[in-house]
Parts: sequence; structure tokens; C-alpha cells
Amino acid sequence: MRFYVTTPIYYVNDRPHIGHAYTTIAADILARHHRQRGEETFFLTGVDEHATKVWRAAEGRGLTVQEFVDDIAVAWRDLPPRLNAETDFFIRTTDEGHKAFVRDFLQRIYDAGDVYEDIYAGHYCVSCEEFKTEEELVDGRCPIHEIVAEWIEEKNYFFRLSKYQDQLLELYDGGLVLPEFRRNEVRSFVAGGLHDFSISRAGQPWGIPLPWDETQVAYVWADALVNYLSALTYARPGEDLRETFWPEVRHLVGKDIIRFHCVYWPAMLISAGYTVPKQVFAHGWLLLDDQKISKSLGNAVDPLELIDVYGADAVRYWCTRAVSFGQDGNATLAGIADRYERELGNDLGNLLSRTTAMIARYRGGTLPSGVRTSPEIAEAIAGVRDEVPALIDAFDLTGAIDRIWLLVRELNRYVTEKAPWTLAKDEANAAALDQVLHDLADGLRAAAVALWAYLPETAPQILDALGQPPSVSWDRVVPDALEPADGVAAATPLFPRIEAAAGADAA
RNA sequence: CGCGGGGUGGAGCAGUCAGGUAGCUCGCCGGGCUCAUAACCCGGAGGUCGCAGGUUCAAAUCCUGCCCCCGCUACCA
Repeated sequence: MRFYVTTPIYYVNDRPHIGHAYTTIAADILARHHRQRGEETFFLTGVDEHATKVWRAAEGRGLTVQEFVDDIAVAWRDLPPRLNAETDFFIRTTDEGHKAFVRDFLQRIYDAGDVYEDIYAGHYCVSCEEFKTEEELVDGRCPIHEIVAEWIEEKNYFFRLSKYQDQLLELYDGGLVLPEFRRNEVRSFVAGGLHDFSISRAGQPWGIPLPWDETQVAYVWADALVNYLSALTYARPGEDLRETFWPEVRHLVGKDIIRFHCVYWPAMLISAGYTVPKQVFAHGWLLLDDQKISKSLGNAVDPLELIDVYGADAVRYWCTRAVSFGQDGNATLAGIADRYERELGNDLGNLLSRTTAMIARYRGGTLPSGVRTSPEIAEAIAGVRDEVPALIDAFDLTGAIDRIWLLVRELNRYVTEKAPWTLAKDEANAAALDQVLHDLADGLRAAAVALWAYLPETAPQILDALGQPPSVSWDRVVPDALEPADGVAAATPLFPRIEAAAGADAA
């Protein structure tokens, strides 16, 4: 099995915000989970650098465009590591390998007879240097610069998108797009008839020149989408990863760019003679309650500042738990604090604390040996093993973490039910106490392995606290995989309480 | 106008495709426990499942109409 997952390449002129972090986190969870299952995986992210705005912003600062993007790309390149996301390659559309590939790709479309010349016309604001739609204009004027937009007609090259309508509809029926309600949206859009779209821009100095007409550059989307394929040709020098990973690709995208990924991209691929992607999954928005709160706290929307307070794992957890993945949903800052404390701290962290404390206290830090995991705990572990992979395969990140959490809760319930502190009072109950301590350690160990994709920083800490080897292979999510260990000491809190001041010191 | 999503106990959500005890987290009330990050466990109160009809032995779930909220309607990362 092979698994290739992508995030969109982010528009370099933006600043990273929680929405970008959301997509990257989700993609990383998918990638890590599949890696745990022993699959060959590849996780791609990166930045889109060819846009008129970028070129203008650079001019404004007196830098060359390349200097400018080199500078900005750093913040984006740093984002995945800060999120504990482990990417295999970070693509920039200014990479020579990408530019060369795009030219080849577009040439293929051209050779296929799917490109023709036409006039692209629209209202153009000279100050914005952008075409405006009728709705955007106010009395024919640009709402930003309040100047009359000019009617401009320029020669462009168009892609025969309309030709692919039927083939696209077939792809949707084949399950290209998830979730299902998004598929329906796309389907009805395509069924309503497609217009060809322009794949070039005239008179712009920043971009990839078309191979058959160097006076025009590729339109940003015609350039950007191709990254998913181009990266495979040069990410590992000397290797053509297309052989391994194409078309085993899952594009993770925000719902705003569904059309480009579900309509334009597959059509372009077919035209260029490539197989289409396995899947495009569109997630919804992770909305913060409102601007007011984010302003008053000052640290709300910047994912890096949330990480500074709660840690990357907590942010990852909150992202997937707060909103049903795929749906839109309201996430609140109170929510992240609450989940951090209650679920990560109390449910999980405290479970490790009480488990290790009892092992240290009652058994001198040595895990009981010669004990088989009891049926009820074994069953809880097996439930995770059996159900979580299918949920992840269906992109149900929220459902999967929910399922794992059932095990965590079960272990807490089990502690109460068995009351090991009572057993410890009478030496006659030594075997029973061994059983409980073993079950807790084995269950927590299995939970940690299962949680690794979500909490890559925390999971190894749990394994280490229990004296367990660091392997997070999914086949460790089984009962009775506890290794002998001694020297287990009461663990330091995984998710220590955060002083209220940390989250509300803006005033 | 067209298309799509949503309207479920105080809050946030699941359940609707494959009708049949309305589930989860938080909050609230009460109880238990003391290993643990004043954490953990159990129980309880609280719901006309937007409105009105229809199909059915049976509908949050299927059909019809209506009301309200949100998004999309194309070359905008």
C-alpha cells in the first residue's frame, strides 16, 4: 500500500493562520497513521509564489521578487515543524524543477489540442492590477481605489475544460470527491455546464513562461496545481517518485478551492495524459468564535502563539476534536483551554500519572510479569485496533480520535472499578493487584501508540514513562504487547495546568 | 432566480443515505472514591428532534409545502 497526501500550496503573500495549520495538521495525522501501518507514504506541502500581488509587494520593498519570496518562504517552511508535522518535501513554485515540469505539462496539454487562443476581457483596476467582477465594482469603480476600472481585452490561451464534462461526471460517480455532500456540490456545478478557462496571462514578468509563447506566463492555477505532480520528479534527486506515488494521491483542501481541485485539475491531468488522483477531500472551516475575542486575547488566531501556550500536540488535538472533520464548525478559545485541561490533562495525562504512581508505589516501579491482559481491557484495545484504521481511511479524523478516547475513558473507569489502592492493603490480593496494574499499563501503552498520529510528541513520552520501546507501529495496538520494565516512576504531568494568566493577560 | 449545507434537552455536536429504546461532550444537581494534574467513577433532572401536512404498525430519519440561518453561483489561494 502506498499513500501520498498533499496540502494546498499556500499563497506566500499571506501570513500563516489557523486555517493553514488546520489543513497541515490533518494531512500530517493521515500521513503518520498510514506510516504506522507500514505503508510507503509521502507528505507534500509548500508555497505558491507566482502571483501578481507577490511581485507588487516585492517592488514596494525595493527587493527583487526572488529575494522577497525567499524571505517570506521561511515562515512557511517553519510552520510544519512547529505543528509537529513531518513532511517529506516542501515545494516552492519557484523551484527550477517545478518550473521545468510545468512547461512540459502545459506543452502536453497544448499538444493534445486542448489549448486555443481567445480574448480574455474584463474590468481591470490599474491600481490593483487585477480584473474585477461586475459585483465587485461599485458604480464601475474599484471599491479599494475608487477609480474607474478599465475595460481591458487581452489575448490569452484557454484550456478546453468544457470538453471534459462527461469524464468529470464519471469521476465523481467513481468517488473522487469527499465528503459526499461536497461531491454533490461539485457534481451539480459541472452538470450545469463548464466554461473553458484561461491558463495564461499576458504582460506579466513574474511567472512561468509558456513553452509555445514566451510572452505569456502560466496563470497561477495552471502553475500551482501542477505542483502535486512536479514535486515527485525532483523531491529526491535521481528518483522519479511518480512511479511510486502517482496516482496514489489524496489532496486535502479547504472547501474554498474545491473547484480547482475537483474540476480543473482532473481535466488538466486527463488532457496531459496522466491518471487522475485517488481522492480529493474537502474539509470545512475551523472558525474561531469571533474577532473580538481574538483581538482581546491577542494570541488567538496565530497558530504559533496558540502553540506557545498549549503546545503543538494540544493544538493538533483541539483541531480534530473540536469540529467534526469535513464539516464547518465553531471552535472557541474557551474550547481549546477546556479540552487541554479536561481531556488531555485530566483524562489522558492524569491516567498516566495515577498508573505510574501506583506501579512505583505498589510494585517498586517494576511491571508485573507473567500476567495476561484481562478480557475487558483486551477487548477495549482490540476495538481501537479494529475500528480506527477504517475511520481514518474514510478521513473521519474526529471519529477516530473519539474512538481512541473510549479506551482512555475505559481505563479510567477500570481504575475505579478495581480500586487497586484497596487491593494493595492486603497481600492476599497481590495477584489481583498485578492484574490491574498490568492491564492499565498495557491499555495505556496501546492507547499511546494509537494516539501517536495525533499526538506525536506526547505518545513517546507515555511509552517512555512506562518503560516501553518507542515503536509506534500500528501492530503494537494489540493486547498483551507490554514489555517487561522496571524503574517506572511517577510520571511528571503530560499536560500541566496552565495558569489562567497565560491565556488572558492581554488586559 | 438556481444549487448546496444547517435548524436535535442551557451551550456545542452525533444520529438522517440502509425508519423501530433520541446518543456524546460541557454545564447543573446528587452520590462514590482517595491511586492521581482538587484529577477519577456512578446516578439524576432537562428535549413538541424549525413549522404544517402526508406515507407507515412505526419517522429526528422517507415524501410535499413553508419559515429562518449560512455558503456557492466560475478564472478570487
